[in-house]
Amino acid sequence: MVSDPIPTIKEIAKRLNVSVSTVSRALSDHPRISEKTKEAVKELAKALHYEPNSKAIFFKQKKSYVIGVIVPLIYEDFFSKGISGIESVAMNNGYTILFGQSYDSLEKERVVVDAMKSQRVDGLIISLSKETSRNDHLKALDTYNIPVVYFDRVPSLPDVNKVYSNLFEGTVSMIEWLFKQGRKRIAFINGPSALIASKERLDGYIEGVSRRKLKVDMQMVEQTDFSEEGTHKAIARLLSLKKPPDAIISFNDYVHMDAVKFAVKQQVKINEEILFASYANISVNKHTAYPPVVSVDQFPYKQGEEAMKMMMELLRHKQEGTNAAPGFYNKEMRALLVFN
Amino acid sequence: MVSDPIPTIKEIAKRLNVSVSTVSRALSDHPRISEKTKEAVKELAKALHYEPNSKAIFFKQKKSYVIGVIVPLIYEDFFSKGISGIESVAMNNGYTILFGQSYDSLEKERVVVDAMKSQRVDGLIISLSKETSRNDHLKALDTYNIPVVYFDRVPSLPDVNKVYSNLFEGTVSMIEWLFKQGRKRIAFINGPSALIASKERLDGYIEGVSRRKLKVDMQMVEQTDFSEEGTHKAIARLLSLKKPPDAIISFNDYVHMDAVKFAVKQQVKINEEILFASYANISVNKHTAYPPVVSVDQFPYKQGEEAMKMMMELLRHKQEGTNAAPGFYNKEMRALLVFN
DNA sequence: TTGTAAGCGTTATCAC
DNA sequence: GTGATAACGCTTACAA
Repeated sequence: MVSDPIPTIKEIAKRLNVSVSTVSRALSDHPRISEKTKEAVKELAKALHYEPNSKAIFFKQKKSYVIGVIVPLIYEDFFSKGISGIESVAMNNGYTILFGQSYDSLEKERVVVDAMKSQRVDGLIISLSKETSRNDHLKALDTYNIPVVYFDRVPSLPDVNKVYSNLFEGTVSMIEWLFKQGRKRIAFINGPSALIASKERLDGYIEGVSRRKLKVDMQMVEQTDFSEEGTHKAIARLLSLKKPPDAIISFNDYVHMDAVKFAVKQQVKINEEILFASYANISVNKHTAYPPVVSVDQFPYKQGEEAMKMMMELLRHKQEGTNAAPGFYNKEMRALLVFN
Repeated sequence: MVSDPIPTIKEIAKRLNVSVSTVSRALSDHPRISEKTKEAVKELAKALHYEPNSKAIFFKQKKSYVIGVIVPLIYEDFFSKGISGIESVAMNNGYTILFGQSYDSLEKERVVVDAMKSQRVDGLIISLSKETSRNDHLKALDTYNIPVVYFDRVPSLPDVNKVYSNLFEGTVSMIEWLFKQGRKRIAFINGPSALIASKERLDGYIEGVSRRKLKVDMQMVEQTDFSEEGTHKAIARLLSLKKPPDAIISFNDYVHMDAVKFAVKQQVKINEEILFASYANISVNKHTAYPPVVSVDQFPYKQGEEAMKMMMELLRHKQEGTNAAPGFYNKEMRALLVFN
């Protein structure tokens, strides 16, 4: 395995009998270097598989060309699509992604954030863990001049850079649609109340129902911790109401799958007696036994792209010293209804 | 945003009126530093949110504590689970993951590999793009002393480090099981023949069928390019055979979903007339309209963990100079049947 | 017990 | 056109 020395600018200089500065300039196409020298240098560099050492460059330029990305769980469809979008834009701009998972734990999130600090990422894109309500560990990144872009699971603070989708509006229009189908008793299986995502959905739900001048009945609102049992309990109670719902909105497509599974066992005629709606629009919906009639798509890939674009923008400002107003970067994406 | 200077060992030294080496030693609990000094240093370090600059450490230790990971497409269930396993072991060992996608293109793969070189990762774990048949761009990593562990999509070369699952055996035992159910005309919708994964499955198919002393009928073997149309064409031909199959094995669960979708339209009684089997055992199978009766699980999370463990082992050897024999690291995982 | 200084790979600033 | 040299943050002999 150990063979030739690792090719450096020094090595090239030695072999070509020129100085390191000449090599450095030749490689970056400095105007005052002769074509002949440039050619010779570039040729040898190629032959030796020379690749500049970004660690060394960091010292000079204070840039690592690495962006940290932290999500709760990579193998959730939403986040893996999001990261894919992030990575794609990053690569096109010469950046690489340093990646970590919080496993939805604040403690792990802290550890990963520290690792990112230690690696001196140029910026951090993060989707908060469900346990994270404070952001002092992220504030600490200011010390290192590392800008943060929040993604999807954003903190409810002013003056932070964030990309997220408007679940409030999405929910309102979903309810509008359900009403148009003649549904009047719309139930809702929400997620843990600690999640902002839950609050947004609930607000949208209340707004949507209110707009139709119907009384908001909190009997129709349940909660799940995302476990199959949690969801079963929730829908069980809804189905046992004196006046059971004629439509059920689930927190997302996964919750929806658990919910219909239970409903089917209870002989409910899915999407007839009760219309099922949900969020995410995951691609397997097409193949699922009982897909939701409508699902609110948040376009995670697109959101990821936007987050990275925002980061690029922030870094440009940093470079040029033209500090954009904090909180200026606040991109609200439209969530759209997708029908099955 | 710009506030105090970024805390360095130098800064701490200046404020405490000691030398940088004292600070360095204090932080790493050097035995010959007085408790008092250690305490003072650590306290100030904490107050300043000091985090060592891993880029600087790289120069001395020649270690970046970063492992590169390249997969074709992160949002495929298999790969996102794999990366999750990789990341988890990495974090437990103080390593971070630098991540890139090849989008199944050799050209993009090259770009990402160069980025990894430039970032001087300590090692690279890669699942090859489907276009990659040569590995000269990865051989070039030898120059940088960067060990490579291949993951799942491994090259058919001796003397490389790899983790993969034995799809041959998995296929044989799947066919054994189908025979035990009384099925005699087992068809197979394979993937593109360029993929090693396709060859392994086919070899297993032929072996499995042969063991039962049945003639191998290549009429029963079809191919798909993974598009819905490709799969539909494949199953259409199989169903139109004079003697149609009584069991169909699909390349993976996604192909399976497209296949049954078509079969249902043709009034086929799924998993009665024809038993459907497949590979991957993705978690939505539980919620799908017509899950495969059996799916060969490759346990990507576990495989990811193993790949990272192998990498840690390699790095240890490198450190200690005890070069393990090339090709010594060749971990074949068992793929297991999972029934629905 | 602590300080001094060299060195890692690269770029930028002078010099010639 | 090209070369010498300092600087970036950190570790580690070697001194004291």
